[in-house]
Amino acid sequence: MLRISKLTDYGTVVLAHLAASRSERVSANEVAAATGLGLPTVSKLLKTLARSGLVASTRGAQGGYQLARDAASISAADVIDALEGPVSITECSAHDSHCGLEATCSVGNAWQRINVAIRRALTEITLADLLRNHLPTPRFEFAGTPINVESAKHK
Amino acid sequence: MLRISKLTDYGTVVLAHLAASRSERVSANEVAAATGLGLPTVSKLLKTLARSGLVASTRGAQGGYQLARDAASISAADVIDALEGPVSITECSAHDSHCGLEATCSVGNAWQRINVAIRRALTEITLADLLRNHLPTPRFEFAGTPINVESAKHK
DNA sequence: TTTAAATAGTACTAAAATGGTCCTCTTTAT
DNA sequence: ATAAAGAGGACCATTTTAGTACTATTTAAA
Ligand code: FES
Ligand code: FES
Repeated sequence: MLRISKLTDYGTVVLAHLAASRSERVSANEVAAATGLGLPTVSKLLKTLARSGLVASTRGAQGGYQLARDAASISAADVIDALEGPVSITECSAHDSHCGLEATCSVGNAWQRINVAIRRALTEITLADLLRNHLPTPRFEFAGTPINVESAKHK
Repeated sequence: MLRISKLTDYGTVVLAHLAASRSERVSANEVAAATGLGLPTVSKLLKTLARSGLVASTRGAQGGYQLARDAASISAADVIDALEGPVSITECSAHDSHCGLEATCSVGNAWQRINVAIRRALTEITLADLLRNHLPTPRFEFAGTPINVESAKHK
């Protein structure tokens, strides 16, 4: 349910690596090597992240990337916004689409509240948090429902 | 960010209609007419919802659907689980995939926590909530970010 | 007992989103 | 000058999603 794209997942891995190499400038090549992701993919991700201001880039030889701000002030919401755009939980967005049956429908409002709740959750978790708990593949359950988030098959 | 499928959105509309027709048995045809969605689509949705136990179905002439339990005890999480399966926020799920770089990665854990937070938000909102706030297309902002959830272009 | 109104189940297709790669241009340290 | 980077797109293959169609089964009612 409610899956984020693989690219976003990878993006988080990349950012985590940048956060680990505190303030050192790291090239896309190095990141790719360190994370095991493909260079083209890493490159694409870093470009996008740079465009949205999460990482700072330096061009030219000896160039590379570094986090634009402190890991503690980059939230999961920031990452998702950067990588998947600020689209919201339901498809009908403010401008381009107008549902023919707004009168009939009683649902939009609730999704909106859900969206807000989710957004809050995403805002509260930061990159710095990611760096902590470096535990290996923890597979646990929550309220009876198995939670399956532990490892992405990168590359 | 983090979009649910259009089908799930529609499914919610359908369920909302069932909830509105309290305990009356409603045929897929009627639901389609009332919501403006296509009959095949509504039919498909109702079948799925029936299979996962959210609605009870009666076959044969004069048959139809009705909510299996009280609207207040059907959560958004239930709906999403029914319509998109209990897949979790990142792609790598418990069984079929094993990330080659679990050792390197420090991210899975955090996504897991995010997943839990989101799930809680989804569990707390019920179908009954959807039925309230029958307001017309409210477009508001939250913490600076415009929230664009108000109307789906059905059909 | 026949008929018609419904759902169940599943298969299929078209369209859209996603993931991944590649190519050309610009910048800059050496 | 040269080579090592990043910037910015274009591109295609694969997968997912949305929507439709078809057949079989069930059951109320004529
Ligand atoms: S993305 Fe975390 S183990 Fe692969
Ligand atoms: S889904 Fe169309 S107005 Fe809510």
